[in-house]
Order: sequence, then C-alpha cells, then structure tokens
Amino acid sequence: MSEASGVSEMTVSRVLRGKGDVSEATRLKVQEAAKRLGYVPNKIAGALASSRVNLVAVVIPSLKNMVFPEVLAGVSQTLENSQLQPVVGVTDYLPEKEEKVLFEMLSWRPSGVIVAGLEHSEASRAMLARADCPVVEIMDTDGDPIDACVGISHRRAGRVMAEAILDAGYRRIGFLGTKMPLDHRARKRFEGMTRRLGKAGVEIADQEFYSGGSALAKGREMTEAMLARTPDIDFLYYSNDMIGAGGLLYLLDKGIDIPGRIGLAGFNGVELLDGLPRQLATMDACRREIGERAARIVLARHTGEQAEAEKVELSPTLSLGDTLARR
Amino acid sequence: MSEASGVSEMTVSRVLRGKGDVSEATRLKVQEAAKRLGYVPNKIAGALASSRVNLVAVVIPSLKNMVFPEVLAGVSQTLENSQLQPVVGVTDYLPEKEEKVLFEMLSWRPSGVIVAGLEHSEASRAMLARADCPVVEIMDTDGDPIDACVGISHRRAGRVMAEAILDAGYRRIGFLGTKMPLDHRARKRFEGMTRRLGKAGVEIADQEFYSGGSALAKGREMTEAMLARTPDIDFLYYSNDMIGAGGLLYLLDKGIDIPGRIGLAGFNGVELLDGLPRQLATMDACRREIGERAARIVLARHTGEQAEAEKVELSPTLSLGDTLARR
DNA sequence: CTGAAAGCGCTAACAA
DNA sequence: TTGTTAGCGCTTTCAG
Repeated sequence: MSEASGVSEMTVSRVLRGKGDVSEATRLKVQEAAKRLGYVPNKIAGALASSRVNLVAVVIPSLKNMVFPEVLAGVSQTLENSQLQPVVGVTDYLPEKEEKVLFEMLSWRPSGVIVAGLEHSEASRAMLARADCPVVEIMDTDGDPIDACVGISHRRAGRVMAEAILDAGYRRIGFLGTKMPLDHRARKRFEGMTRRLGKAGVEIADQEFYSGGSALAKGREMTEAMLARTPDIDFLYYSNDMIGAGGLLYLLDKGIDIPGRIGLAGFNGVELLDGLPRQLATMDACRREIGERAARIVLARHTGEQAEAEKVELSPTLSLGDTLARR
Repeated sequence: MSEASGVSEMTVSRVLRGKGDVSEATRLKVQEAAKRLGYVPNKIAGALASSRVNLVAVVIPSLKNMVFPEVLAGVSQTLENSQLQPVVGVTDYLPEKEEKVLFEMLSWRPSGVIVAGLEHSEASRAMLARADCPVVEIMDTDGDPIDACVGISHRRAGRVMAEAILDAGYRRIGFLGTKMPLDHRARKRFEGMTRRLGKAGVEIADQEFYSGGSALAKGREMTEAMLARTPDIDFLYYSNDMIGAGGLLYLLDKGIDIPGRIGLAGFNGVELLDGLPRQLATMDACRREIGERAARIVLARHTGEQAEAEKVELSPTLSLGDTLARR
C-alpha cells in the first residue's frame, strides 16, 4: 500500500484515518491506490499500536425472545454515528458461559462492556471490576452494580402489578413462568408480586414453570394445566408476554370470560401483542431505552465527557389492556 | 505476568495456550499467577503475532424476526467446541450498510465470513472475493456464490407452494408480503409462485405490501384491506409466518371458514405457530441447519480439512397444517 | 523443557 | 506537509 501509492506508510495511515494534515494531492493518490488494491487496513495492528479498540461488548442471555434484540437495537442506533461498534455475546442464561464469553470479549480489550443482569459469578465480577473500560449492567436495578447500571426494578414491577390485580378485586392468583434459577429478573418480579400479595393477606394460589419449547404453545398448555388443577383461579400472571399470549388464546378458544371470570397479565410489552384479539395487560420493560442509555454512558466515558449518573432506574409503564379490569 | 510467575514470557504464553511442553511445576506456577492477577491475555497482540484471528463474521440483515437468530443459533452451536467464535453484524437489509459492516469485519481479518444472501454491491463482492478466508453465502441458492453457499431455493419454494395451492383447487390467489426490493428472498418466492401460477393460467388476483410495525398487526390489517378490495379472493399467501398468523387470527375473529372459504399459507415454520388456534400451512426454511452447515464449511476449511461441497441446497418441507386443503 | 531474538502491521511522537 | 524511529504484547523460530 505504501509502495503502491508512493508515499510513506505513515502518510497512508494519516489519509486512511483522516487524521493529521495531508495535502490534497497525496490524499488522492493514496485513496486511489487503496481503492485499486481493494485495501482493507488491518485493525488488529492498528488496535495494538494505538491501544484503541472501538468495540463495545454486549453480553446478553439470549436472542430467542425479542427482548434482547430490542436492547441491541437501542445500543446499535446510539452507537451508529460514533466510532464505537457493538459486538454481541450470548450466554444462554448460563453463568459459566457468561464467564467464558466475558473472558473472550475482554481479551479483545473493548472500549466498553454492556452486560445483562447484576448477578454474575465471582470470577466474572472480578474480571469486570478489573477491566479498564466502562461496564454497564443493564435490565435490572435490584442489586449492586460493579460500575454503571441502567434498568428497571423488577421487584417493583412485580409489586405494581400485584397492586393493580388486587385493586381490580382478584384474589385467587396463579403464576406461570420460566424456571426460576435461570432468570433472575423473572424471579424478582415473582418475589415482588408475592411479597405485595402477602401484605394484603393473599397467597399465590398456584404456580407452574416451564423451560424450552414454543412459548405460545407452552402458555396454552400451562394455562390448561393450571385451570384443571385449580379451577377457582381468577387471575393468571405470566412471566412474559409470549406465554401470556398463549394463555389468552387458549382461554378465548374455551370461551372463558376475560377479564370477568379470569384476568390476565404478562410482562414486556412485546410488539407481537398488538395483533392479538385482545390487548394483554402488561408492563413495558423499556428495552430499547435501556440499550440507548447504556450505550450513551459508554460513549460519554469513551469521549471523556462527564460520566452520566451511575445508576439509572427507568420506570416501566403499566398498561391494563383488555385483560385486567375491576370486576 | 512474566515477572509475577518468575518465568519467561514465552513460557507463560505456552502455558496459557496449552501449546508446547511445559513441566507440571512451571505450569502450576504460571496458572497460579494468572489467577491471582486476574490476567486476561491480550488477543490483539496474539492475533497480530500469530496472524490467527479465531473470529467468524456472521453478517445478517436483521435480528427482528427470529429467522436470523435461529441461523445464528445453528452457527454458534456448531462452533461451540471449536476455537472459532461467531461475531454478528446487522445490515438492516441495506446494501450500503452491508458494505460498511463487511469492511469493518474484514478489517479484523476473520477466519471466515458467513453472509446472508447472494445479492451484494459491487464493492462488497470485491471485498469478499479478495478476503483470504472462506466466504459462505447463506439462505438462498438462486444465484452465483462468490465462494461457498448454503441455503434453499426460494423460487422453488414459491413454485412448490403454488402447486399445493393449485392442487387444492384455489384459483383467486392474493399475495401479502414485505416491500420487495429490500428482501430478495421474499421476491424470489413471489416470482416462483407467480411463474408457476402463470403456467396454469392463473394470475395473482391481488397483492399488498408492508414495511415496519408489528408483523402480527400488519397481517390483520393487510388481510382486512385485501378482503375489502377483492372479496372473491380464496387464498392468501403471506411472505412470512408472522403476518400469516395475523391474517389467520383476523379471519378466525370474523368467523370465516378456513380453509373452505379461504386458504392460507405462510413461510418459515416459526416456532410461534405451534401455539395458534389453527396450524398455518407453511414451509420450513431450514434456518438452523443452514447455520450449522455454513459453520461446518468454515470450520472444515479452517482446520485444513477437505472443503465440503461448494453449494449446498437444502430441501424445505411443506406442511399443509389446517389452512390449506382440497376444497 | 526453557529462553532469546525478531517481528506481526500499524500508530505515537518526534524530526525535518 | 511528510518521513523516521520506536514500539504495542504477543507468537514464531531457533538455540540452548
């Protein structure tokens, strides 16, 4: 590349990075040569020399349920016109895999790390604490962040939903969700809800958990199972909208009166719900905004600006839809 | 790290990579020091020195519709126990963005590139052709691959569905899909279908396109619009299952006889469909398998094994569900 | 089994 | 405005 354009490597570097003063003439020579050769600069060497790696590691549990892709979309959009580029890693909700992925990503010396959740293995926390880049833990604010944090309080979300359910007059409440140990946020919502119900002297009447398979189909099955087992149930709280939608479709099939005989609520505000016959009660998890805010924090730190607040707690909005109403 | 363990950098390197013979004693010393310091080796330096970057670039149009995440899952799983690691880039169906993403990823000198589609800008094709790593174009086999290729023939898929529809006796067929220019595969399915219908002397009776928004809701809206405009329509072919599901729910709401009065079919075989009140006719796009095969090709080339076949055409399976039947 | 030297392809910091 | 000189932190290669 240097020979092809007849200037020093250094000048080539300056042109290609648009840094430093270069005469128009040499600039054109270099650009022409680059195009002609199909030259793609080696970022590895560049990164090593400058110790600048414009990558932001985004570590999330899964891509299978639309919530993380949306967070990602927020991150990508925010980073779009910056030097930074997101790189995603998926953990499948497995702490060991999270550890592996973090190690792998940190070994590339990223400019920032955005990682879902506040629960990590000892080793993961240590790695993140040592990483000399901003670390933003996202989704959840119930706990102690290593560095920065953007999310919502899932305990609070559970509590708020519990209040809405109680207010509407439901008393025989069932919970349907993912297997707990894997999903801390679902667990926290569950805890927030049960605690609030407990204060009102109400106990969860029944519960059912699943893992794997089509969420919509699981929602149907679990709903059927719970109704069979606990016929006097009058409210179903689903840990996500997808299984909630399945339950809704099932109950509609059966001709059950919603929200009279049974009320329903999910969690997330997935776009999918817009097309359902009834609007499921749900709570928006602010996914896109979480991604945006997290990316902005990384960006601000990276460009040396004042760091934003270390812990950003967003407020999810409750929407009652057609499935949660005073009886 | 070298000082902390009291051995040469070289020996540290050997221990950490598990390459070369090192005595048990020094191995332990090094590992102990690494753990104590929370040492994370710098892959940038390693990659530069060894000119080995164990990253596989996976370039896809979107993460919003579950089809690419599934491809990705296939890739990840296949690469799981190898040295290689997938890194995803998203193009939003924009050729310019694809170009940018490819340039960016290639500048990291990946060990392989897996990219969706066979249609690329001139510049993108040139970059890929020059890249000295395996390049696997996926999803689609209707065209000329740069290097290797794994996918299905979408034209064929459209033709096969057309045959099933004709066989069942439908004649007033409407098409509902995404805006064409963006999605080459949807366009090819459309072409495959119209061509086959044309041979039978049948013309598409109506068509409707959308972009953006909740696919389920769009499916409802588009279906309603088409029925209003072309009341004698007797079959609706949707370019993806999500809008198909929306249409299905709409028609069910309206109490329309399916598949008697109107037949329906989608495309993709998304898991979601399992939970719907009726099974939508669809065609499996072999998404996971595509990811697996593509990853295997990269892996084989990387480990110097015999390259697999250059063009792998998978066979999607047609499932008629409850919405496409002889009338 | 272990170490020393050279250099991967760039960029920071100077010099001209 | 341009070029020169040193590395960046590892791994390759070759000697011990």
